[in-house]
Amino acid sequence: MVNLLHLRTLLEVTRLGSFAAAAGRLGYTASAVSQQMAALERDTGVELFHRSARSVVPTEAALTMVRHASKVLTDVETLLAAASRSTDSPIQELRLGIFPSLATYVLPDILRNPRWKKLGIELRVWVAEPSQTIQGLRTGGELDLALVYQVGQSGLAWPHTLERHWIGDDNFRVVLPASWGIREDAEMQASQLSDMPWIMHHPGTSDAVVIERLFASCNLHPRVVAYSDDFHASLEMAAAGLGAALVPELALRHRPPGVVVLDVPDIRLARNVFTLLLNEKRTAQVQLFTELLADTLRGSTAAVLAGSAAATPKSAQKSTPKPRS
Amino acid sequence: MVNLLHLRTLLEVTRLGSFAAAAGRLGYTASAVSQQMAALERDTGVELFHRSARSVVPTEAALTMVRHASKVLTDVETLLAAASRSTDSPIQELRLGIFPSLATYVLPDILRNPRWKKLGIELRVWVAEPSQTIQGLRTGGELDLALVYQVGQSGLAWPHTLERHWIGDDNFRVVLPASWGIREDAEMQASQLSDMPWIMHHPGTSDAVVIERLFASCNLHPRVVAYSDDFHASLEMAAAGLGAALVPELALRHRPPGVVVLDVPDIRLARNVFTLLLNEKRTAQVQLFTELLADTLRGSTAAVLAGSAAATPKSAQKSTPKPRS
DNA sequence: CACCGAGCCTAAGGATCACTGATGGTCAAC
DNA sequence: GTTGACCATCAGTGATCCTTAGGCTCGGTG
Repeated sequence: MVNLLHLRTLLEVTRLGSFAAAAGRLGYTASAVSQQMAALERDTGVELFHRSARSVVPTEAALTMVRHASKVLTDVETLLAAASRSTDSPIQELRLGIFPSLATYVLPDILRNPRWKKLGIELRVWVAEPSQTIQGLRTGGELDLALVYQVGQSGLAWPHTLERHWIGDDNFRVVLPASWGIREDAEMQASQLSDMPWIMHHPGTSDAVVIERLFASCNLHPRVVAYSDDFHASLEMAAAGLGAALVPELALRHRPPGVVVLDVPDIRLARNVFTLLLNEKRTAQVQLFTELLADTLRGSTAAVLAGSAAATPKSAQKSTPKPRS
Repeated sequence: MVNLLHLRTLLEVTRLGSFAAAAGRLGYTASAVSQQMAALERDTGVELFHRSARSVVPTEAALTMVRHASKVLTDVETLLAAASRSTDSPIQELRLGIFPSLATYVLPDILRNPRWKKLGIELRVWVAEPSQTIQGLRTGGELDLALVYQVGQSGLAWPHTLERHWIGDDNFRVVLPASWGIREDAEMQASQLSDMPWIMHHPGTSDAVVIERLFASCNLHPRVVAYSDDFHASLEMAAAGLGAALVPELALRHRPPGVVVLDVPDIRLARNVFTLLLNEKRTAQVQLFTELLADTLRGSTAAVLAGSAAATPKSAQKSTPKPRS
């Protein structure tokens, strides 16, 4: 019998066009995705991909399978929703750890969504940085679910008893003071930003490490005028003309006057947003909540993109695979 | 993520009203079904059954889940069908072993079905008794798929590398010469049949053993006037007034004049019909063929039932669990 | 009432599955 | 030519899933 996980993977692979990218999204290794797709081909007796050394191309059969698969998967979603609704489920308490940008710009939208009210979840929210919320998840901790982000492969580690679900990306954008007179649709090279003053993360934090490495790789050695881990503060300082800053799109939902947002092809970086969940808390309700979250986040970033010169990174950001053992 | 096998099991459990019966149908042990349902409850966070020591009762939530699940499963079927159709699949050769009654009364219906032609399977048929066709399946043998039956838990054994799929039941009926003057709708007890002459299987065959045991359990010690393993012969002899016979419904598709078919509550027995399949041959096409087979068989026996005083055995026939190691 | 059988649950053990991590191959870009 | 992406494959290991065995509860029977 076909495996639903394989179908989900198939969808992601055809969407992103690559095993590796899909693996990143789904929290697998590329090897796992390769094996899953091989298994799916074996189970269905259908050749799904034309493989070459550097890429895979979905066959016609794969595309029709994708159409059906997405239907099957949404049917399963509604199955879960219907079942959890028809049970006289006592309200489930969910203790959620969440990082500031999401709590500010996405969580309110969720709470206003009619789908949210149907879930019957009683929420307890704890806003903090990922490194802290992960602590809260450790066995016997005060949290059930944490929404965290990770920049590149850096830093974060969590017990392997936690389940990881990809929620979305949050791309960094370059923010300049409007007073510098650079147009929003200007084509900038990283090198042109070298002389300018920058507002950076506090050195030593894992995000700072990744960003410094990215800058170094484009030969950009910024002159630092401020250290700030708070994007609102960074934005306001940028608006005041202090310097350039690298700010994720989510934080740009609140965009003060006096800043210019640029897309610099050399500086492409994203925060990978995902959930970490205690295994025993993986109920249908929580699963539906995660879906809702992903949908809402997609909507949020789409709104931001629509508001500026839309920049869609062409290669998927790779995330750390689920650690085992 | 939910498991499709669990959903299929759920359907079977609610249909039959019991873990044990579903297990028989699906080729599992009751324990496996119990664990699957527990897993499904864990995965969905929904209580599916009210359990008592001797029975399970599906909850409201289980019933709504059943509705959705059957939709999901048929969607998966159509997914398989669509995918295997859209591939430029070269005609697959399938070497099928099949026992006489099925080959006579069901296979022709299949070949006439439009669904069959879409499958693109090139069939090679070998008609023989189960014990022989199973031999043909052994590695390197001349068969890919065998349609076999089994009466009770008796006799048959097959390599554990073969996959077993339940297809349907074929109930035995009591056939009497019309010349005995017994009405078709008469209520008979087994004891009333004790004095009559019987046409029986050859002693020593596994079917004969099961039938003798059944007869013994109703204190029926028949006077044997003929030994025959060929139901057509038995039927014709019964029609000629020689004696009573126990004949499966399938063979009654060809019902000679001069016989009366009875439902005797004490004598309830069925041939369990299922497929045995080489693992590496389990393609989507073969899976769809198996579905078609089950549907056609259901149609066949339904037709027979409609033609006589419908006798639906109320408890599911139990079949041997899949032998491992 | 004691016994038995049907049907459920759980624990333990073993086969299989599925993922990671390492290795190797191919191809495109520089 | 070298490097970097990307996919396939393999070995190893932890998780999963099914069978077996045993235990429990309930209804039917001598």
